[in-house]
Amino acid sequence: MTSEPENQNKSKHFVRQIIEEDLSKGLQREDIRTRFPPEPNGCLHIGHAKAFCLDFGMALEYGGKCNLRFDDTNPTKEDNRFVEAIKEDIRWMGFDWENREFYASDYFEKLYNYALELIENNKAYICTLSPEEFKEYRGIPGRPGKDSPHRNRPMAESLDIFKRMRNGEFAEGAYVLRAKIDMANPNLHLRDPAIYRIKHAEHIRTGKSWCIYPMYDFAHCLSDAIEGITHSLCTLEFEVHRPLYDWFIENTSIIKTLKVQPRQNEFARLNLSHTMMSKRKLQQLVEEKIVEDWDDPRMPTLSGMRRRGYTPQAIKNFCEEIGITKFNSLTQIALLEHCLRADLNKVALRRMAVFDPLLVEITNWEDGLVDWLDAINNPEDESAGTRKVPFSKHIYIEKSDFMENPPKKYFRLSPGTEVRLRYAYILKCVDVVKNADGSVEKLLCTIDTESRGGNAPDGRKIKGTIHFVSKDHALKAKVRLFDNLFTKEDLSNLGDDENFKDYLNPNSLTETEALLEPSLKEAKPQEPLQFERNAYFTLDSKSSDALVFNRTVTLKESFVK
RNA sequence: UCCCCGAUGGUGUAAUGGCAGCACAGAGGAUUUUGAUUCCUUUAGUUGGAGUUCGAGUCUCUAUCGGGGAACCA
Repeated sequence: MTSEPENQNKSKHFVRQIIEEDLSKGLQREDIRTRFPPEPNGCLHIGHAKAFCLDFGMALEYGGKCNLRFDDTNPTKEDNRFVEAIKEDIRWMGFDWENREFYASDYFEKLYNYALELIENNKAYICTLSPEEFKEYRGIPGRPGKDSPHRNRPMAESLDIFKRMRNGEFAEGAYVLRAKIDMANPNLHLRDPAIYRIKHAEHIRTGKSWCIYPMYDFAHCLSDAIEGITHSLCTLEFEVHRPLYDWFIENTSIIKTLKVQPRQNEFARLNLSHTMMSKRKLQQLVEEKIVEDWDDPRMPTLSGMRRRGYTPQAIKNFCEEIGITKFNSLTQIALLEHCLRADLNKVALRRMAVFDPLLVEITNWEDGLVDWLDAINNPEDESAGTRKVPFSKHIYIEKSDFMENPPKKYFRLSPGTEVRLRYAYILKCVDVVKNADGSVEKLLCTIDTESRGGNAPDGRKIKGTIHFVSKDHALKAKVRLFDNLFTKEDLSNLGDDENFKDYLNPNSLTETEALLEPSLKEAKPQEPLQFERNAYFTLDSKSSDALVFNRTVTLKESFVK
């Protein structure tokens, strides 16, 4: 698992350093335990992929295990639909949590008992301050808060009320359980935070059996401790919560059961140019039907990227490439696209397609004669094999592959010049047939009958190679071309009131038709394809139409100038 | 306002106190039955100031800039 040569080109980010330091201090590899803790309130996106590639990746790399734990402590926000979607996305990315599928709600009883313990030890109390009073008593940064009038409520009384809270005797908001820490602490999170609130809501797993629910700060660290997590990795905004994370573990009896005390470490979340990762805003795009659904191929969600044709390997490579740091940055989408192209280039099947057809008649080819030629499926991978491609008297080529008056360095077809039809014959343009308006109707060409396969018998060099589709065999398909969802590069700084939709790219989705070689009838959804000289595509997995292809990413084309 | 965290080419990152390296993007070139790929070359960097040290991107102080923090959300 930890082959040295593989580790050499991986950056030694601070999480690796922490783990290696722990290892050197005596932590056993098999005791390393991480967790990925999504809240099932939305679909996973590329930013989550960064997080769970790290969670699962570190465990795998150092010989530990990673748990999947749904952080389902707020019943009003969560939905089972997302539990399934999240599992599917992680599985698709190739990670396996084996039988370690956990839920924070699995621990409700245990957590309740730890809360009782805190009350009994005079480290928690029942408070009846309203949310407004609560806020007022907490104070503001720079000014200490003041003690709640209930801070010294007798332990027995708090205990009694808490038990009755659980029994459902009170309305929502009537009481709250607070940890007794320090109302003067400069870190506001330590000013007696709420740890249990009443919510008469149905929970996705526990149904109606609970009406009090633990808060994140209380539930998360103890859940980690219960599961034997050693490295609890989360994003930077939880940095100020870390003292609380330690406080609950160190002030409950769970500390005595631990072989290794869990530690929280924070890293920067992903910001990607020309896209946006806010769950709330993505949800807005779905609700307002600006996109089809969460898995719209333009979405930065994993399901969207999957449908668009991204490969899990490309996403994993990207996550390794961007590294892990403790400072915010804005990663260019070009890096993600590079990782995609690099992977696709290795695996995509090459296929011929014409988007903007120009008819070519081969004057020295017999009418009705069809030659089935061998075509290589992937020059980067011999094991991908070959296929047969038909050639006949009438073919289509790309309009841009012909120029009547070519510039200097143009090496495709023009009157009187030769070009190679890929896998087929050397083609020479002898005449141009025009429409009444002067536009080109079709080309009359001849082929070198001795050049089957593309090589000239006399060894003459043919610089240009173009692709083609046989007219009688061509398949018609709809192709959807994608661009960035947003035109603005940096949407991460957008405030809530600023309207991110102002930056929606009107050209993020365009549709066109293409003529394809017949073998594409057998294309499978999500199978990476390269339509030569154009881009990478996949057959859409959701469209009911016969053939709809999504463009994954464009090729780099240096002949644009 | 107070507390916490951070700052390395255009971008993303690396460097037990010891030659600032890698990748993306850009530029140039070679090979090519995809103007792709591949290969080679190249442009460009330690936020400012002070200090410790034989030696500082790294340690200290300070300034500046950026991020986070005042849900009964996670």
